Amino acid sequence: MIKDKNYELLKLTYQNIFEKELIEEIAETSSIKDFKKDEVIIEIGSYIKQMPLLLEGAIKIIREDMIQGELLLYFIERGDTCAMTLTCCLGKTKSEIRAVSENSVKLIMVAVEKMEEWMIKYKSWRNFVLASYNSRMNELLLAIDTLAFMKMDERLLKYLKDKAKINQSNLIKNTHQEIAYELNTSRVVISRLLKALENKSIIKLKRNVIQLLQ
DNA sequence: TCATTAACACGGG
DNA sequence: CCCGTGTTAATGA
Repeated sequence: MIKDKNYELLKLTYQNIFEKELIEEIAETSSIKDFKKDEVIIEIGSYIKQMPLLLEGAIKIIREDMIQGELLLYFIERGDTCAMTLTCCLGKTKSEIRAVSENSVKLIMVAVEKMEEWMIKYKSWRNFVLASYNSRMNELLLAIDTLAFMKMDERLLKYLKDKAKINQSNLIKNTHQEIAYELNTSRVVISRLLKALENKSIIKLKRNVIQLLQ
C-alpha cells in the first residue's frame, strides 16, 4: 500500500512535530515527489498550488535579478518547508523566488485547501507553519546581514560552511564559476579568495572539489 | 583600494 | 582538445 509507505516516510521526519492523526491525514491526501540534483522545483513567477514538506535532501532558495545574475538566499533542510509557498498559497500570488534541489530531494506535496483546514484542526500544524515562517524570516534577515555587512571573503566562507553542512560532507563539489554565480561575483575573485583560504589552511583545493578543513 | 573584464598559460581527463 | 584553474594587466567605481 502506497499510503502506508508515505506514512512511514513522514513519520521518520515529522513524528516529533505532528500528532499521529495529522501524519495519517497527510499520508492519505498528499503525494511524494522525488527530485534529482539541480532540478528546478519552483520557478520565479509561477503560481503555487501545493506546499512541499521536505523529507530528504536539501533545497536552495535563489533570488534572481532581472538584469544580472542570481543570488543564493538560504538553504532549506529536512523537516523544513518553504516560507515563500506559505505566503503564496494563502495569498494566491506568484513566487518571488526559485527553488532548486541541492542534492537528491524527496518531498511531499500538500494541497492548499488542506493547509487551511489543518490550520484550524491541528495545533501542531499551526505551530509548525508559524515556527517555520519565523525561522525563515530569521534566515532571511541573516542573509541580508551577510549581504550588507560581510565582505566577499566572509560570504564565501559562510557559503562553503553552509554547503558542507547541508551535504553532510566536507567536500564541496563545485567549480569556482558556479560559486561565483551563486554569490553574484566573478570567478577571478572566487579563485583568489579560495587561494587565500587555502593558504590559511582553512580549505584544500582540488580540481572540481573543495575540501573544508577543521 | 578592490572588483571586474579580458587574456593567457598550465594541466588533467 | 576542452574545461577548470591560477595569474596578470588594464580599467573603473
